[in-house]
This record gives sequence, C-alpha cells and structure tokens, in this order.
Amino acid sequence: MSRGNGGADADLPGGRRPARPTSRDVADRAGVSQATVSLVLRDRWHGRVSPARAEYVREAARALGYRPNLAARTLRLGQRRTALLVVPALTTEFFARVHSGAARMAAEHDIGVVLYPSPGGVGPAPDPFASASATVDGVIASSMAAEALAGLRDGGLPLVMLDSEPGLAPAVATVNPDISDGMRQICSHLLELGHRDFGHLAAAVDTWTFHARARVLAEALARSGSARLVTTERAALTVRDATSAAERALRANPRPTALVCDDDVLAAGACKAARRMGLRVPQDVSVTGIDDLVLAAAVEPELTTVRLPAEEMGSAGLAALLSVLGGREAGNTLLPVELVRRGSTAPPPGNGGVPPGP
Amino acid sequence: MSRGNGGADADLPGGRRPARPTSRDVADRAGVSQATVSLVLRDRWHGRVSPARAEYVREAARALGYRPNLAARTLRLGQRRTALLVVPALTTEFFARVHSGAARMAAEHDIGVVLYPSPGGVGPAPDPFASASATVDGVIASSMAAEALAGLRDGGLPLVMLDSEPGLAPAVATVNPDISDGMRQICSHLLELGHRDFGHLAAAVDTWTFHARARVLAEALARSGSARLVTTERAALTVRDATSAAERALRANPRPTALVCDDDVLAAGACKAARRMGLRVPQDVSVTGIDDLVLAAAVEPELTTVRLPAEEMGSAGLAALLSVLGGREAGNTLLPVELVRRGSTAPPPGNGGVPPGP
DNA sequence: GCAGGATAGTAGTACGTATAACCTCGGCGA
DNA sequence: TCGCCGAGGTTATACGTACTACTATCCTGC
Repeated sequence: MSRGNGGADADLPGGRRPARPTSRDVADRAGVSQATVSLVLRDRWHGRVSPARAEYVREAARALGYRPNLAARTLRLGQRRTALLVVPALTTEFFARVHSGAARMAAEHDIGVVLYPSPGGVGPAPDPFASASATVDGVIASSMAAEALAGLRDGGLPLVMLDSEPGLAPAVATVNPDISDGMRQICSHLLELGHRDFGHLAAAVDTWTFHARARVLAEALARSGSARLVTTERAALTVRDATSAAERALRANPRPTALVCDDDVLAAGACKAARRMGLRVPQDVSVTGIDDLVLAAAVEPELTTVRLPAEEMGSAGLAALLSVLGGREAGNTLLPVELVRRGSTAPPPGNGGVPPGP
Repeated sequence: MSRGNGGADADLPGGRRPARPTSRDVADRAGVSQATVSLVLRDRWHGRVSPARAEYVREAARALGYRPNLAARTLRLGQRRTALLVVPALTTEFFARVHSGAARMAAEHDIGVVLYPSPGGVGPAPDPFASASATVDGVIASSMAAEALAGLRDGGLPLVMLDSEPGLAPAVATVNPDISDGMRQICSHLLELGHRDFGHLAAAVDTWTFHARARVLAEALARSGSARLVTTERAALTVRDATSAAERALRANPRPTALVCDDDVLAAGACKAARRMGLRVPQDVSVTGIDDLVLAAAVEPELTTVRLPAEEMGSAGLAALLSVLGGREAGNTLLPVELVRRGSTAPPPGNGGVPPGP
C-alpha cells in the first residue's frame, strides 16, 4: 500500500532522498502553471481559477501524494510559526498534560510546537537555542525549567511564562492557575472540618508558585483567627523525599491534624509516612494535595486535592503567545481551579478521642 | 492580525515583524559577502577565509544575535530532518518518557521531533499528516495510537513501530521492550514465592504487546507444571475500571493468590479492590504491575513491577528511523527489562513463607 | 620575469512556495 | 467600432541559506 517506490532507487546510504513531489510536479501533471497549483491548494482560487480545473489540480495532487513543503512555505511567508515549549521534565504527568493542551491549540492554528526538555540527563547540555531557536518565533517556558531560563533573555523572542509572577517584566505574558483560590479552598475545607493545627509540606523548589502557596496558606490561616501553622517542612518532588519530610512534620509538637501538601506526589509520600508512624489517614491526620494526577486516585485513601487545569495552561499559553505575536499587549491569564474532595480529609480526632502524643 | 493602537508603541522600527537578522545583515555588518558568512558559520572556511576575517564575521553574528533560519537551510539542502512521533496520549507518563528519550537522541543528531497526539479530545480530528507530514521524513508510531495508524500507510514514509509485532511488514522497523522476558521474570518470582493460583488483569487494548503478555503468561504457567491460570479479566487503563475488574477477578473460585496485571495503573486498581474486599496485599494476595511509573512507588504497598525502558524505546526508535533513512534494512530491536521487587508480592497465605518442597 | 600553485574572497544560483503584477480573451454597453 | 471589465489564467520574483563556480591576489622557485 505504500507509495510505489521503484524499490532500488531509495537504498543508497546517505545519498538520494525519496524526492517528494513538488508543486511543480503537480502542475506538470495537471497541465497548469505552478502558481495555479498553489492558488488551488491554498484555497485562494475563487474567481481566479475555473472550478473544473481546480478539481483537476486537486486530483493530480492526490494522485502524486503531494504534500506542500512547509519549510518553503514558511520561508516565503517569513512567518516561522513555531512555538518552543520549555518544561522542566516532560516525564512528569503534569507537564505532559500542559504540552497536550498546547499541542491541541497549536494544531487548530496550524502552527508547530517544539519541546525543549531541560537537560535533566547527562550530556553536554547544548545551547538550548542553538538548534531550536533557529525556527522558533516564540517561547512558552515554565519557571520550573530554571537551568534553561538564563538563555531566554538573549533570545529576544516573545516569551510566555508559566507559573511565574505576573507583571515582573512588561513584555512577558504570564499564565497561571489561580493557586491562591485553590489554597483558600483547601483551607476553607479543612477549617470547616474543624482543623486547627496545620502542617505544610512544601516543595523544595525555588519558584514563585510555591512561594505563593506558602504565603496564601499563611494568610488564610491567619485570617481564620482560630487556626495556626504548626510546622513547615520542605521536600523534593519525589515520593521518597516527601515521606521522610512528612515524618518530620508529623513529629512536630503539637502534631498537625491537617497536612497541606504542595503537590500530589508530596501528599502520597505524606500518607505513606503517616501510615508508617501508625497514624490513620484521614481519621488521625488529613492530607491534601495539589494537581489531581492519576496518582491521586490510585493511592489509598484517594487524595483530596485541587485540580489544576494543566491542559488549559498549555492552550492558554499558546493563545497568549499568539496574542503577543499579533502585536498585542502581554497579558496575565489566571485560570480557575477546582477542589476535588475525596477520602484523605476528615474531621480531626475529637476531644474525647486519642490525644496527640509527644 | 490586530495592528491596534496607532502611535502608542513607537518602538517597533519600520515594519511590524520582529525581523530577525539574516546572514546578509551579518555580511553587511562585517563588510563581507553573504557567501563568506555562510562559509564561516558552517565551519567550511578553512583555507578559504582568513582566520582574522572569520573571527570578525563570528563577532558580527554574535553582536546581531544572528541565528540561521533552519527553514531556509533545510529547503536548500533538501533534507527534512524531522521525525514524527505518534503516541496515543502524551498525558500518560509512559509515553512522556518515550518522547523524552526520542528528543534527547534527536538533539544529538540535530534533527527535530514533532508530536502527533492522537485525537483523544474533541474536534474534527484533522488529517494527521495534512500539516505535520509536510516537513516530516519519518514516523515513529506506537501501535496504541490506533486511530492514527490508518493514515500512516498512505504517507509512504519510513516507519518505526513501537509495541508492535516484529517482522509483520518487511519495510517497517520495530522497537519493543522484552516483554516476554519480563513476564517470565514475574512468573518465576511468584512461582518461587509458592503461588499456584494466578489471575490475570489484562488491559482492554487490542494490541500485540498485550496479546503477547497474555500468551507468555499462559506459557510460563503451563511450563511450570504446578501453576494454573484461574481467571482473566480485562479493564481499561484507568484506576476506576481496574478496580471493578479486579474485584471480579478476586471473586473467582478458587480465588487467585497472585494477580498479574498488565500495567501499574491496573495493579493500583487491583490493590484498591483487594483492600475493599477485606484482603491484605501482599499477605492475602500478591499483585504485580508493569512499567514502573511514579505511581508504583507511591501506592501502599509499593508495587513489585517490571520496569520498561521507556526512554530507551524513544531513543532506540529514533535510532532505528535514522538507520532506515540511511538506507539500511529495517531491523527489530528488543530492549532489556528489569524486575523491581517491592512490597506487593509475598508468599501465598497458608504457605508460611516456605518455598514449596517436593 | 613568469608559470603555477596556494590563498582569499565573491557572484550567481538552486531549493519549493506564495503572491503581486501582468497578460489574454470574450462579452457588452455606448 | 471601441474601450472597458472581469474571468481565467501565467510570468516573475522574493524568501534565507549553502555551495559551486569563478576571479583576483600573493607567493615561490626556477
């Protein structure tokens, strides 16, 4: 079923390329000029080419399996419609979803998305933009891709930042989930359940979002009047590190009855730590996450968490980039989040129950 | 396209396009011809341009922030060095890792990777290759991206299949993890622990890999002589579906003491089902997964699983594609896997941890 | 002093596409 | 009869790069 290649013509190593048909080949076959082919195939022929001929050209293109050479097209138009997405590690479910959203939006606008996975692995970590930026006309970057950010300034490219403070640089658009609202919803939920002693399992990532989470948590608790933040521990975003950090947090005195985690992975580690210490979740300690990864519904108990709109961050990021490329002001987008109540939160152990031990 | 505010932003000089410098701009600045710039920057100048001038050109390029236009370059060279990666859903951690591996390998060979996330979402599901294939010269596709595979035949492009049966089509290269070895290792592990009654929680995906998993499991159990497959249930790759399917499997008579799952997500669901039925993992029932996702170490107990080399599948896929593009025979790559023993497997109840004697 | 080579650089062109500018040819009202 | 118009094309050109000729200059040995 594959295109009838002559068989022997394509096996020269490093030599001849498959020689895809060009618009001129189509023109020859249809007996028209190359310009006509372009007009027809770009749907710009109305009132300039007769319908019969247009159909004939399309037929010829189909027969030859013609696909326009995008490189040539973009060269002519001068529009290198490609966005570079810089994320810390695509191996993470969250950023995979961000990319998915960006890619879908990009497909609708017929532009490409190239990924620059920041150099987590080995290797010489080549200049991120030496190769990629050659065809890129805009960058969407997560603030968590710290290593790559230095090079962004020099690029002189339109920039959209994800998870970054709005308004820092006038020319930089930002896209953020409404993490303040999310934190507030978590706090309200836990306060309504009757919790007073809170712990914070924070991500050991030096990023605005995570700073904001800590700040909003503190503010919300302060505003409640009754609640207080008993302990704060920081952990890398791995289950293993989260577990030991959570153990430290749960050894605080008084022991927090609610552990607010910056992330679902941290929350999973926290549950693990609690169990290891003989505490039940949620009866003895409530745990909350953020993100709503697949993992959140897989662990036992299922995590109460805040669902961040990862896909929407990607699509909104791309939309913001298009907006900037279109000459408009760089805006700041805030996306709504949603509290998902599941099994890892409950009222704190009652006064008549087991008192917190030393 | 909104040009918008009339004289407000006067900082855009001349036309309104960003106007990235071209090699001719560099030439003007350096006082040489465009050809010289190209020679110098492509490192083809030895013995043709004086070292002093070459350095001067490089200096000018640096000062202007010049980046060669890759579109123009590939147009001239006629080499569209771009691979298309077709995966079922990038939102999945596994395929995110596959992409990561492919991207790293691609970067080393200075070629691009474009993702085609098969249309899981809404929308008209446009021709996958209408836009992408324009610049693509090879395709790496997972057999799990079923919807997109139909279009691949017509493309006439070199094709590398992931998770697909080797040798089906002569021109198609394949890359697979050694799933047979993985299944055998799981079986050996469980047989050594003393299990006899096995259950299989299979993925409801009509793909060669998953068929192979079932076949190899059956063969391994048959060869053991003592063990048998008590039940097989199929589930979609979600925790929710896996849970109900696992409940059915655990209600089989006799109840399996070991539940072999096609996937970590399924295994997480199985653990959940067991607990819901009052069974302890691993004391009452052992559960195994495949993949070794982050999730595998997050659930309680941590999953015994087979780690599939996702990144290597990506890089090997790209290597295979390069090989085919280079004119060599389409080969079949088999990548080693590794059994990861964790907490979800133990001797079956009533065996006391003593391996079965004669 | 001059052939001949090494050195240093430039002019010109091709790649495949999109589109502005131009051309041709009937029909038609004056 | 002419001038004009619009439909239905075509010709020519630009996009930015890579590289093949080609020219021009400077040595160097005989």
